[in-house]
Amino acid sequence: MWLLSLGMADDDWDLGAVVRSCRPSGTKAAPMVPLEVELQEAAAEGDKSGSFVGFQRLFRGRDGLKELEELYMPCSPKVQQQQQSRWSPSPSLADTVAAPSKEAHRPLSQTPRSKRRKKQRQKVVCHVPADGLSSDVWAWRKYGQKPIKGSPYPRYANLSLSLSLSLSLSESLVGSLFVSGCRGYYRCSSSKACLARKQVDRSRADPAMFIITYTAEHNHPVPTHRNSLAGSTRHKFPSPSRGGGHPAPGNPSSRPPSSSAAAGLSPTTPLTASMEDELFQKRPHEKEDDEEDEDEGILLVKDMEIMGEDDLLFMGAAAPAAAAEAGEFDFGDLGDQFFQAR
DNA sequence: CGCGTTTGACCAGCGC
DNA sequence: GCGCTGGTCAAACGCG
Repeated sequence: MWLLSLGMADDDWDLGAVVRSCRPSGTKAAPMVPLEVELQEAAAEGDKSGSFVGFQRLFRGRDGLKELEELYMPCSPKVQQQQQSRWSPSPSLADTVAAPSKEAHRPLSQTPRSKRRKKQRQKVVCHVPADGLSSDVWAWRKYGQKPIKGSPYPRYANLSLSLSLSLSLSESLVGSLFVSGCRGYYRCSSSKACLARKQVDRSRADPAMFIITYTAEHNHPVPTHRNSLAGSTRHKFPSPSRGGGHPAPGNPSSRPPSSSAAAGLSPTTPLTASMEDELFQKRPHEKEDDEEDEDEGILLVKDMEIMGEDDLLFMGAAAPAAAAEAGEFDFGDLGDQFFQAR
């Protein structure tokens, strides 16, 4: 499920922090699916190369792999390596992580705006299903959205008034940004000084999957509770004026913030009907490869389809964690939502 | 009032 | 050098 994009491990790029951001706190048991060997090998390779500091750090300790496994456990039953063509045509992770960078030591935060070279940006890319988006304990604030060229869903939000009755779970877990084909830009709202960024795209290969790209790191601890729901537009009907956000018109399953509090995208972002339609209607004509993930220096830890009991386990372990931490999560409610969404 | 989303505009990076 | 594209800003507005 997770795709780790590892930029050159310079400065204090804290992959662990990013990983933690994907991992619900307080998570105990989750479906155990061993990480694939590639990851271990990759870590070893990175270790050898000496350029894989981020991973080294991540693996540091008694049992690095196990630790990583635990980190990913809640939402990452499967790890998969992915070729990154921009840096190197080789599918080898070693090649990928060892890819040279001219400006590898320039701190991400040093230059304002986007003056830093795009190719040198450090990223961590995660593949998550809609449900998996919930497994992020950080508080994100959306600061932009753009249609991405070549996207199979090239349009902005197109609100539909006819919303399925059974959208509750995913609706609360997926951000409004994902109005088909748009990339949403999020920054950490916990701290103004926090440079953490997050981009959310929908996977071309699988519309039900989302590609979350983390950039930079959090420079603060995980928030104990999410921000308020002020500004939330989730329960609103469409408004002719802008700024009204995406309503969940007539959606009986639009739940109180409890579930959304654990949402990865934003605690307050609903899923629009149009998005929902596309989200759960896989398009057969779409190519099956995951090559849209091409980016520099990426280790892919791809998500697996979550099915059956694992779903519930996952949800119980991942999504509610943050909310539970905030003392506002209702597991019973989650269960209802979960089954409604099915 | 604080925090959220939306969205047009702006700007820098990149490819040709 | 130019145009395209992606990333960010900031104003407008909504919600609690």
